[in-house]
Amino acid sequence: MNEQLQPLKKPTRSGKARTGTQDDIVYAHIFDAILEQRLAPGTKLSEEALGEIFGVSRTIIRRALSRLAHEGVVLLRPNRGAVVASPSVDEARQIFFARRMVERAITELAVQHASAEQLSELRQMVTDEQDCFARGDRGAGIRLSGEFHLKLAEAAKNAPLVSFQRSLVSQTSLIIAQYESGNRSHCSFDEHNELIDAIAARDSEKAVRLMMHHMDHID
Amino acid sequence: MNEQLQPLKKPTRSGKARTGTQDDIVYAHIFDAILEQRLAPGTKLSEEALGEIFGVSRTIIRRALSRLAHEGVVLLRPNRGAVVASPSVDEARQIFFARRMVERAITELAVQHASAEQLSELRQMVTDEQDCFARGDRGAGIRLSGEFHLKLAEAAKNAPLVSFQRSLVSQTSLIIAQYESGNRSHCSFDEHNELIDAIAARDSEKAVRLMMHHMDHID
DNA sequence: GATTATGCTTTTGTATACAAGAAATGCAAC
DNA sequence: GTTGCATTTCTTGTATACAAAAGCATAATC
Repeated sequence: MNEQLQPLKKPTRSGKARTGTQDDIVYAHIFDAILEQRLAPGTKLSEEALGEIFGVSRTIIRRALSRLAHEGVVLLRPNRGAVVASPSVDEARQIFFARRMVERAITELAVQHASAEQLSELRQMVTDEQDCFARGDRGAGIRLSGEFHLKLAEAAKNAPLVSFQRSLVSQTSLIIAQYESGNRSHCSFDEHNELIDAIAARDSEKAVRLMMHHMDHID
Repeated sequence: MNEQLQPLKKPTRSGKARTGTQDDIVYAHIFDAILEQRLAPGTKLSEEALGEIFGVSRTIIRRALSRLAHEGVVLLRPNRGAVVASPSVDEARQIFFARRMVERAITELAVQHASAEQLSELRQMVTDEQDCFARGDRGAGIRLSGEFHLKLAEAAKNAPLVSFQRSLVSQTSLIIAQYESGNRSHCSFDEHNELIDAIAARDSEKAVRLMMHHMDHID
Protein backbone atom coordinates (compact mmCIF):
# COMPACT_ATOMS: atom_id res chain seq x y z
CA MET A 1 0.00 0.00 0.00
CA ASN A 2 2.84 2.34 0.76
CA GLU A 3 3.79 2.42 -2.87
CA GLN A 4 0.32 3.50 -3.98
CA LEU A 5 -0.08 6.17 -1.36
CA GLN A 6 3.43 7.53 -1.18
CA PRO A 7 2.82 10.04 -4.00
CA LEU A 8 0.04 11.53 -1.92
CA LYS A 9 2.57 12.84 0.50
CA LYS A 10 3.14 15.71 -1.87
CA PRO A 11 1.45 18.74 -0.37
CA THR A 12 -0.71 19.63 -3.33
CA ARG A 13 -1.94 17.51 -6.15
CA SER A 14 -3.07 17.65 -9.74
CA GLY A 15 -6.44 19.36 -9.56
CA LYS A 16 -7.14 22.26 -7.32
CA ALA A 17 -5.37 22.63 -4.02
CA ARG A 18 -7.88 21.49 -1.44
CA THR A 19 -8.08 23.79 1.52
CA GLY A 20 -8.95 22.50 4.97
CA THR A 21 -7.76 20.85 8.13
CA GLN A 22 -5.42 17.89 8.38
CA ASP A 23 -8.46 15.76 8.66
CA ASP A 24 -9.85 16.90 5.32
CA ILE A 25 -6.50 16.55 3.65
CA VAL A 26 -6.12 12.94 4.70
CA TYR A 27 -9.71 12.27 3.71
CA ALA A 28 -9.30 13.84 0.29
CA HIS A 29 -6.03 12.07 -0.44
CA ILE A 30 -7.33 8.63 0.41
CA PHE A 31 -10.49 9.33 -1.52
CA ASP A 32 -8.54 10.41 -4.58
CA ALA A 33 -6.26 7.41 -4.30
CA ILE A 34 -9.28 5.14 -4.34
CA LEU A 35 -10.88 6.90 -7.29
CA GLU A 36 -7.69 6.83 -9.26
CA GLN A 37 -7.34 3.17 -8.43
CA ARG A 38 -3.99 3.53 -6.77
CA LEU A 39 -5.82 1.76 -3.96
CA ALA A 40 -7.70 -1.19 -5.41
CA PRO A 41 -10.98 -2.38 -3.91
CA GLY A 42 -10.34 -4.74 -1.03
CA THR A 43 -7.03 -3.15 -0.07
CA LYS A 44 -6.55 -3.07 3.65
CA LEU A 45 -6.06 0.36 5.16
CA SER A 46 -4.00 0.08 8.30
CA GLU A 47 -4.33 3.01 10.65
CA GLU A 48 -0.72 2.99 11.68
CA ALA A 49 0.61 2.74 8.14
CA LEU A 50 -1.57 5.62 6.98
CA GLY A 51 -0.53 7.70 9.96
CA GLU A 52 3.08 7.07 9.06
CA ILE A 53 2.50 8.12 5.46
CA PHE A 54 0.69 11.34 6.25
CA GLY A 55 2.70 12.16 9.34
CA VAL A 56 -0.29 12.40 11.62
CA SER A 57 -1.56 10.34 14.50
CA ARG A 58 -4.00 7.48 14.28
CA THR A 59 -6.65 9.77 15.72
CA ILE A 60 -6.80 11.77 12.51
CA ILE A 61 -6.66 8.71 10.30
CA ARG A 62 -9.46 7.14 12.25
CA ARG A 63 -11.68 10.15 11.71
CA ALA A 64 -10.95 10.22 8.01
CA LEU A 65 -11.68 6.51 7.69
CA SER A 66 -14.90 6.85 9.61
CA ARG A 67 -15.99 9.60 7.26
CA LEU A 68 -15.06 7.52 4.22
CA ALA A 69 -17.00 4.64 5.72
CA HIS A 70 -20.06 6.85 6.13
CA GLU A 71 -19.90 7.63 2.46
CA GLY A 72 -19.59 3.96 1.62
CA VAL A 73 -16.19 4.22 -0.01
CA VAL A 74 -14.49 2.31 2.76
CA LEU A 75 -15.73 -0.65 4.75
CA LEU A 76 -15.07 -0.56 8.48
CA ARG A 77 -15.06 -4.00 10.07
CA PRO A 78 -15.08 -3.99 13.89
CA ASN A 79 -11.79 -5.16 15.34
CA ARG A 80 -10.58 -5.93 11.85
CA GLY A 81 -9.78 -2.58 10.40
CA ALA A 82 -10.76 -0.80 7.21
CA VAL A 83 -10.66 -1.92 3.60
CA VAL A 84 -11.46 -0.16 0.35
CA ALA A 85 -15.08 -0.98 -0.47
CA SER A 86 -15.79 -3.27 -3.41
CA PRO A 87 -19.46 -2.92 -4.19
CA SER A 88 -21.13 -5.97 -5.67
CA VAL A 89 -23.23 -5.73 -8.80
CA ASP A 90 -26.38 -5.76 -6.68
CA GLU A 91 -25.09 -3.00 -4.41
CA ALA A 92 -24.21 -1.00 -7.48
CA ARG A 93 -27.78 -1.42 -8.71
CA GLN A 94 -29.15 -0.13 -5.44
CA ILE A 95 -26.86 2.88 -5.56
CA PHE A 96 -27.83 3.75 -9.12
CA PHE A 97 -31.50 3.41 -8.25
CA ALA A 98 -31.16 5.81 -5.32
CA ARG A 99 -29.10 8.18 -7.38
CA ARG A 100 -31.66 8.29 -10.16
CA MET A 101 -34.31 9.21 -7.66
CA VAL A 102 -32.19 11.91 -6.08
CA GLU A 103 -31.00 13.41 -9.35
CA ARG A 104 -34.57 13.80 -10.54
CA ALA A 105 -35.54 15.67 -7.37
CA ILE A 106 -32.38 17.77 -7.47
CA THR A 107 -32.97 18.75 -11.07
CA GLU A 108 -36.51 19.87 -10.36
CA LEU A 109 -35.39 21.88 -7.35
CA ALA A 110 -32.42 23.38 -9.16
CA VAL A 111 -34.72 24.65 -11.89
CA GLN A 112 -36.63 26.48 -9.19
CA HIS A 113 -33.76 27.70 -7.03
CA ALA A 114 -30.44 27.87 -8.90
CA SER A 115 -28.95 31.36 -8.82
CA ALA A 116 -27.18 32.93 -11.80
CA GLU A 117 -23.92 32.71 -9.89
CA GLN A 118 -24.35 29.01 -9.26
CA LEU A 119 -25.11 28.41 -12.91
CA SER A 120 -21.92 30.13 -13.97
CA GLU A 121 -19.96 28.14 -11.40
CA LEU A 122 -21.45 25.00 -12.89
CA ARG A 123 -20.38 26.07 -16.37
CA GLN A 124 -16.87 26.66 -15.09
CA MET A 125 -16.79 23.17 -13.65
CA VAL A 126 -17.74 21.66 -16.98
CA THR A 127 -14.84 23.35 -18.73
CA ASP A 128 -12.47 22.20 -15.98
CA GLU A 129 -13.78 18.70 -16.42
CA GLN A 130 -13.28 18.94 -20.15
CA ASP A 131 -9.66 19.96 -19.57
CA CYS A 132 -9.06 16.93 -17.41
CA PHE A 133 -10.26 14.51 -20.01
CA ALA A 134 -8.29 16.36 -22.67
CA ARG A 135 -5.19 15.84 -20.56
CA GLY A 136 -6.15 12.19 -20.13
CA ASP A 137 -6.35 12.53 -16.37
CA ARG A 138 -9.07 9.97 -15.88
CA GLY A 139 -9.04 9.99 -12.07
CA ALA A 140 -9.42 13.74 -11.79
CA GLY A 141 -12.04 13.62 -14.53
CA ILE A 142 -14.22 11.20 -12.62
CA ARG A 143 -13.83 13.29 -9.50
CA LEU A 144 -14.72 16.58 -11.20
CA SER A 145 -17.67 15.01 -12.91
CA GLY A 146 -18.86 13.94 -9.47
CA GLU A 147 -18.29 17.41 -8.11
CA PHE A 148 -20.49 18.80 -10.85
CA HIS A 149 -23.39 16.68 -9.68
CA LEU A 150 -22.68 17.70 -6.10
CA LYS A 151 -22.67 21.37 -7.02
CA LEU A 152 -25.99 20.89 -8.73
CA ALA A 153 -27.32 19.42 -5.49
CA GLU A 154 -26.21 22.58 -3.69
CA ALA A 155 -28.10 24.64 -6.21
CA ALA A 156 -31.21 22.69 -5.24
CA LYS A 157 -30.93 24.23 -1.77
CA ASN A 158 -31.91 21.18 0.21
CA ALA A 159 -29.32 20.22 2.82
CA PRO A 160 -30.31 16.59 3.38
CA LEU A 161 -30.28 15.94 -0.33
CA VAL A 162 -26.81 17.45 -0.64
CA SER A 163 -25.46 15.18 2.02
CA PHE A 164 -27.09 12.09 0.52
CA GLN A 165 -25.93 13.06 -2.93
CA ARG A 166 -22.38 13.37 -1.63
CA SER A 167 -22.33 9.75 -0.53
CA LEU A 168 -24.08 8.56 -3.69
CA VAL A 169 -21.63 10.38 -5.93
CA SER A 170 -18.69 8.97 -4.00
CA GLN A 171 -19.98 5.45 -4.34
CA THR A 172 -20.92 5.91 -7.96
CA SER A 173 -17.43 7.16 -8.69
CA LEU A 174 -15.96 4.12 -7.00
CA ILE A 175 -18.17 1.84 -9.05
CA ILE A 176 -17.26 3.55 -12.28
CA ALA A 177 -13.58 3.37 -11.44
CA GLN A 178 -14.00 -0.28 -10.58
CA TYR A 179 -16.18 -1.57 -13.38
CA GLU A 180 -15.82 0.72 -16.35
CA SER A 181 -13.20 -0.38 -18.80
CA GLY A 182 -10.47 2.11 -19.53
CA ASN A 183 -11.15 5.07 -21.66
CA ARG A 184 -14.87 5.18 -22.28
CA SER A 185 -16.07 8.68 -21.70
CA HIS A 186 -18.62 8.05 -19.03
CA CYS A 187 -20.02 11.42 -18.20
CA SER A 188 -20.01 13.57 -21.23
CA PHE A 189 -19.58 17.28 -20.65
CA ASP A 190 -21.85 18.03 -23.57
CA GLU A 191 -24.69 16.55 -21.59
CA HIS A 192 -23.69 18.56 -18.56
CA ASN A 193 -23.78 21.71 -20.66
CA GLU A 194 -27.17 20.97 -22.17
CA LEU A 195 -28.46 20.33 -18.69
CA ILE A 196 -27.24 23.70 -17.44
CA ASP A 197 -28.94 25.35 -20.42
CA ALA A 198 -32.26 23.74 -19.60
CA ILE A 199 -31.98 24.71 -15.94
CA ALA A 200 -31.02 28.27 -16.84
CA ALA A 201 -34.07 28.40 -19.10
CA ARG A 202 -36.14 27.15 -16.14
CA ASP A 203 -37.44 24.36 -18.33
CA SER A 204 -38.12 21.72 -15.72
CA GLU A 205 -39.48 19.08 -18.04
CA LYS A 206 -36.54 19.26 -20.40
CA ALA A 207 -33.99 19.38 -17.59
CA VAL A 208 -35.43 16.27 -15.96
CA ARG A 209 -35.55 14.49 -19.31
CA LEU A 210 -31.89 15.30 -19.96
CA MET A 211 -30.88 14.23 -16.48
CA MET A 212 -32.72 10.92 -16.76
CA HIS A 213 -31.07 10.28 -20.09
CA HIS A 214 -27.76 11.16 -18.52
CA MET A 215 -28.39 8.65 -15.74
CA ASP A 216 -29.42 6.00 -18.22
CA HIS A 217 -26.08 5.75 -19.87
CA ILE A 218 -23.74 6.73 -17.09
CA ASP A 219 -23.41 3.10 -16.05
CA MET B 1 -27.61 19.20 31.73
CA ASN B 2 -26.55 16.70 34.33
CA GLU B 3 -30.04 16.67 35.74
CA GLN B 4 -31.61 15.80 32.42
CA LEU B 5 -29.17 13.05 31.60
CA GLN B 6 -28.62 11.55 34.99
CA PRO B 7 -31.59 9.16 34.63
CA LEU B 8 -29.94 7.74 31.58
CA LYS B 9 -27.30 6.23 33.74
CA LYS B 10 -29.72 3.44 34.50
CA PRO B 11 -28.61 0.39 32.55
CA THR B 12 -31.85 -0.25 30.70
CA ARG B 13 -34.73 2.02 29.97
CA SER B 14 -38.44 1.99 29.23
CA GLY B 15 -38.52 0.51 25.73
CA LYS B 16 -36.52 -2.48 24.67
CA ALA B 17 -33.07 -3.06 26.06
CA ARG B 18 -30.73 -1.91 23.36
CA THR B 19 -27.89 -4.31 22.76
CA GLY B 20 -24.52 -3.12 21.58
CA THR B 21 -21.18 -1.64 22.47
CA GLN B 22 -20.56 1.25 24.83
CA ASP B 23 -20.57 3.46 21.83
CA ASP B 24 -24.08 2.48 20.81
CA ILE B 25 -25.34 2.78 24.35
CA VAL B 26 -24.15 6.35 24.70
CA TYR B 27 -25.51 7.15 21.28
CA ALA B 28 -28.92 5.69 22.04
CA HIS B 29 -29.21 7.37 25.40
CA ILE B 30 -28.38 10.82 24.12
CA PHE B 31 -30.69 10.29 21.17
CA ASP B 32 -33.56 9.25 23.44
CA ALA B 33 -32.91 12.15 25.77
CA ILE B 34 -33.20 14.51 22.84
CA LEU B 35 -36.39 12.93 21.54
CA GLU B 36 -37.98 12.96 24.94
CA GLN B 37 -36.94 16.57 25.30
CA ARG B 38 -34.94 16.03 28.42
CA LEU B 39 -32.28 17.76 26.34
CA ALA B 40 -33.80 20.82 24.73
CA PRO B 41 -32.64 22.07 21.32
CA GLY B 42 -29.63 24.32 21.70
CA THR B 43 -28.35 22.58 24.82
CA LYS B 44 -24.60 22.36 24.84
CA LEU B 45 -23.18 18.85 25.06
CA SER B 46 -19.81 18.98 26.75
CA GLU B 47 -17.62 15.98 26.07
CA GLU B 48 -16.19 15.88 29.54
CA ALA B 49 -19.54 16.19 31.29
CA LEU B 50 -21.04 13.43 29.17
CA GLY B 51 -18.03 11.22 29.79
CA GLU B 52 -18.50 11.76 33.49
CA ILE B 53 -22.19 10.85 33.33
CA PHE B 54 -21.73 7.66 31.34
CA GLY B 55 -18.47 6.68 32.94
CA VAL B 56 -16.54 6.46 29.69
CA SER B 57 -13.73 8.46 28.18
CA ARG B 58 -14.16 11.40 25.85
CA THR B 59 -13.10 9.15 22.99
CA ILE B 60 -16.38 7.26 23.15
CA ILE B 61 -18.46 10.38 23.65
CA ARG B 62 -16.80 11.97 20.68
CA ARG B 63 -17.70 9.05 18.45
CA ALA B 64 -21.29 9.09 19.61
CA LEU B 65 -21.55 12.83 19.03
CA SER B 66 -20.03 12.52 15.60
CA ARG B 67 -22.61 9.92 14.70
CA LEU B 68 -25.44 12.04 16.04
CA ALA B 69 -24.06 14.95 14.07
CA HIS B 70 -24.04 12.88 10.92
CA GLU B 71 -27.73 12.17 11.43
CA GLY B 72 -28.38 15.84 11.94
CA VAL B 73 -29.64 15.52 15.50
CA VAL B 74 -26.61 17.26 16.92
CA LEU B 75 -24.68 20.20 15.55
CA LEU B 76 -20.88 19.98 15.75
CA ARG B 77 -19.19 23.36 15.68
CA PRO B 78 -15.41 23.21 15.20
CA ASN B 79 -13.55 24.21 18.35
CA ARG B 80 -16.84 25.08 19.99
CA GLY B 81 -18.31 21.74 20.86
CA ALA B 82 -21.64 20.11 20.21
CA VAL B 83 -25.18 21.33 20.75
CA VAL B 84 -28.56 19.71 20.28
CA ALA B 85 -29.76 20.69 16.81
CA SER B 86 -32.65 23.10 16.54
CA PRO B 87 -33.86 22.92 12.95
CA SER B 88 -35.38 26.07 11.58
CA VAL B 89 -38.73 26.04 9.84
CA ASP B 90 -36.98 26.12 6.49
CA GLU B 91 -34.69 23.23 7.41
CA ALA B 92 -37.74 21.31 8.57
CA ARG B 93 -39.35 21.91 5.18
CA GLN B 94 -36.28 20.56 3.41
CA ILE B 95 -36.27 17.47 5.59
CA PHE B 96 -39.96 16.78 5.00
CA PHE B 97 -39.48 17.23 1.27
CA ALA B 98 -36.64 14.72 1.19
CA ARG B 99 -38.56 12.36 3.38
CA ARG B 100 -41.61 12.45 1.16
CA MET B 101 -39.46 11.55 -1.80
CA VAL B 102 -37.76 8.70 0.02
CA GLU B 103 -40.94 7.28 1.51
CA ARG B 104 -42.52 7.09 -1.92
CA ALA B 105 -39.57 5.15 -3.29
CA ILE B 106 -39.41 2.91 -0.25
CA THR B 107 -43.09 2.09 -0.46
CA GLU B 108 -42.82 1.11 -4.10
CA LEU B 109 -39.79 -1.06 -3.40
CA ALA B 110 -41.33 -2.61 -0.30
CA VAL B 111 -44.35 -3.69 -2.33
CA GLN B 112 -41.96 -5.55 -4.61
CA HIS B 113 -39.56 -6.98 -2.06
CA ALA B 114 -41.03 -7.21 1.44
CA SER B 115 -40.96 -10.77 2.79
CA ALA B 116 -43.78 -12.29 4.82
CA GLU B 117 -41.52 -12.28 7.84
CA GLN B 118 -40.78 -8.59 7.50
CA LEU B 119 -44.47 -7.82 7.19
CA SER B 120 -45.22 -9.63 10.41
CA GLU B 121 -42.39 -7.83 12.14
CA LEU B 122 -43.91 -4.58 10.94
CA ARG B 123 -47.28 -5.54 12.35
CA GLN B 124 -45.64 -6.33 15.67
CA MET B 125 -44.05 -2.90 15.72
CA VAL B 126 -47.40 -1.22 15.20
CA THR B 127 -48.89 -2.97 18.22
CA ASP B 128 -45.86 -2.02 20.31
CA GLU B 129 -46.29 1.55 19.18
CA GLN B 130 -49.96 1.40 20.10
CA ASP B 131 -49.01 0.22 23.59
CA CYS B 132 -46.67 3.15 24.05
CA PHE B 133 -49.28 5.70 23.23
CA ALA B 134 -51.79 3.86 25.41
CA ARG B 135 -49.30 4.17 28.27
CA GLY B 136 -48.84 7.83 27.42
CA ASP B 137 -45.13 7.38 26.79
CA ARG B 138 -44.82 10.03 24.15
CA GLY B 139 -41.05 9.88 23.72
CA ALA B 140 -40.98 6.14 23.20
CA GLY B 141 -43.97 6.46 20.90
CA ILE B 142 -42.21 8.91 18.62
CA ARG B 143 -39.17 6.69 18.57
CA LEU B 144 -41.09 3.50 17.77
CA SER B 145 -43.05 5.26 15.09
CA GLY B 146 -39.73 6.24 13.56
CA GLU B 147 -38.46 2.72 13.83
CA PHE B 148 -41.48 1.52 11.91
CA HIS B 149 -40.55 3.70 8.98
CA LEU B 150 -36.97 2.53 9.24
CA LYS B 151 -38.04 -1.10 9.22
CA LEU B 152 -40.07 -0.41 6.13
CA ALA B 153 -36.95 0.97 4.51
CA GLU B 154 -35.18 -2.28 5.28
CA ALA B 155 -37.98 -4.17 3.59
CA ALA B 156 -37.27 -2.13 0.48
CA LYS B 157 -33.88 -3.81 0.29
CA ASN B 158 -31.87 -0.79 -0.77
CA ALA B 159 -28.94 -0.05 1.55
CA PRO B 160 -28.33 3.59 0.65
CA LEU B 161 -32.00 4.38 1.11
CA VAL B 162 -32.00 2.73 4.53
CA SER B 163 -29.11 4.86 5.66
CA PHE B 164 -30.65 8.05 4.32
CA GLN B 165 -33.99 7.17 5.84
CA ARG B 166 -32.31 6.66 9.20
CA SER B 167 -31.06 10.24 9.26
CA LEU B 168 -34.35 11.61 7.93
CA VAL B 169 -36.38 9.77 10.54
CA SER B 170 -34.08 11.01 13.29
CA GLN B 171 -34.40 14.58 12.17
CA THR B 172 -38.14 14.29 11.63
CA SER B 173 -38.53 12.93 15.14
CA LEU B 174 -36.56 15.85 16.52
CA ILE B 175 -38.75 18.29 14.64
CA ILE B 176 -41.93 16.66 15.84
CA ALA B 177 -40.67 16.68 19.41
CA GLN B 178 -39.72 20.31 19.01
CA TYR B 179 -42.69 21.79 17.21
CA GLU B 180 -45.68 19.59 17.85
CA SER B 181 -47.74 20.64 20.79
CA GLY B 182 -48.22 18.07 23.50
CA ASN B 183 -50.59 15.24 22.97
CA ARG B 184 -51.63 15.32 19.35
CA SER B 185 -51.34 11.82 17.97
CA HIS B 186 -48.96 12.49 15.14
CA CYS B 187 -48.43 9.16 13.49
CA SER B 188 -51.56 7.11 13.71
CA PHE B 189 -51.06 3.37 13.96
CA ASP B 190 -54.26 2.82 11.99
CA GLU B 191 -52.54 4.36 9.02
CA HIS B 192 -49.52 2.19 9.60
CA ASN B 193 -51.74 -0.88 9.63
CA GLU B 194 -53.58 0.06 6.46
CA LEU B 195 -50.24 0.63 4.82
CA ILE B 196 -49.00 -2.82 5.75
CA ASP B 197 -52.22 -4.29 4.33
CA ALA B 198 -51.69 -2.58 0.99
CA ILE B 199 -48.08 -3.70 0.84
CA ALA B 200 -49.03 -7.27 1.76
CA ALA B 201 -51.63 -7.17 -1.04
CA ARG B 202 -48.85 -5.96 -3.37
CA ASP B 203 -51.04 -3.02 -4.32
CA SER B 204 -48.40 -0.46 -5.18
CA GLU B 205 -50.76 2.31 -6.18
CA LYS B 206 -52.78 2.11 -3.01
CA ALA B 207 -49.71 1.78 -0.79
CA VAL B 208 -48.13 4.87 -2.27
CA ARG B 209 -51.38 6.79 -1.95
CA LEU B 210 -51.66 5.85 1.71
CA MET B 211 -48.05 6.74 2.38
CA MET B 212 -48.39 10.12 0.71
CA HIS B 213 -51.50 10.82 2.74
CA HIS B 214 -49.60 9.74 5.82
CA MET B 215 -46.80 12.17 5.00
CA ASP B 216 -49.28 14.96 4.36
CA HIS B 217 -50.52 15.13 7.88
CA ILE B 218 -47.56 13.93 9.85
CA ASP B 219 -46.37 17.50 10.22
C1' DG C 1 -0.29 -35.81 6.83
C1' DA C 2 -3.94 -33.23 8.61
C1' DT C 3 -5.85 -30.80 12.40
C1' DT C 4 -6.22 -28.46 16.49
C1' DA C 5 -4.03 -26.10 20.40
C1' DT C 6 -1.13 -22.52 22.03
C1' DG C 7 1.82 -18.61 22.31
C1' DC C 8 3.50 -14.77 19.68
C1' DT C 9 2.81 -10.76 16.71
C1' DT C 10 0.16 -7.37 14.74
C1' DT C 11 -3.73 -4.31 14.75
C1' DT C 12 -7.47 -2.12 16.66
C1' DG C 13 -10.10 -0.15 20.86
C1' DT C 14 -9.92 2.92 24.81
C1' DA C 15 -8.12 6.14 28.08
C1' DT C 16 -5.38 9.89 29.17
C1' DA C 17 -1.93 13.54 28.90
C1' DC C 18 -0.67 17.55 26.68
C1' DA C 19 -1.32 21.49 23.35
C1' DA C 20 -4.05 24.92 21.22
C1' DG C 21 -8.00 27.52 20.72
C1' DA C 22 -12.22 29.97 22.47
C1' DA C 23 -14.98 32.01 26.13
C1' DA C 24 -15.13 34.49 30.42
C1' DT C 25 -13.56 37.45 33.82
C1' DG C 26 -11.35 41.28 35.75
C1' DC C 27 -8.93 45.45 35.30
C1' DA C 28 -8.03 49.76 33.49
C1' DA C 29 -8.95 53.73 30.79
C1' DC C 30 -12.10 56.83 28.86
C1' DG D 1 -20.99 53.33 33.42
C1' DT D 2 -19.25 51.42 29.50
C1' DT D 3 -15.83 49.83 26.37
C1' DG D 4 -11.42 47.66 25.22
C1' DC D 5 -7.73 44.77 26.36
C1' DA D 6 -5.22 41.24 28.83
C1' DT D 7 -5.11 37.31 31.57
C1' DT D 8 -7.13 33.29 33.19
C1' DT D 9 -9.99 29.35 32.81
C1' DC D 10 -12.34 26.03 30.47
C1' DT D 11 -13.13 23.15 26.31
C1' DT D 12 -11.85 21.00 22.40
C1' DG D 13 -8.09 19.01 19.17
C1' DT D 14 -4.23 15.86 18.78
C1' DA D 15 -0.85 12.51 20.09
C1' DT D 16 0.46 8.62 22.56
C1' DA D 17 0.44 4.86 25.87
C1' DC D 18 -1.73 0.89 27.32
C1' DA D 19 -5.27 -2.94 26.95
C1' DA D 20 -7.71 -6.24 24.33
C1' DA D 21 -8.79 -8.67 20.38
C1' DA D 22 -7.71 -11.01 16.05
C1' DG D 23 -4.47 -13.23 12.94
C1' DC D 24 -0.46 -16.18 12.26
C1' DA D 25 2.86 -19.53 12.85
C1' DT D 26 4.65 -23.31 15.19
C1' DA D 27 4.25 -27.48 17.23
C1' DA D 28 2.13 -31.38 19.20
C1' DT D 29 -1.28 -35.02 18.74
C1' DC D 30 -4.29 -38.10 16.41
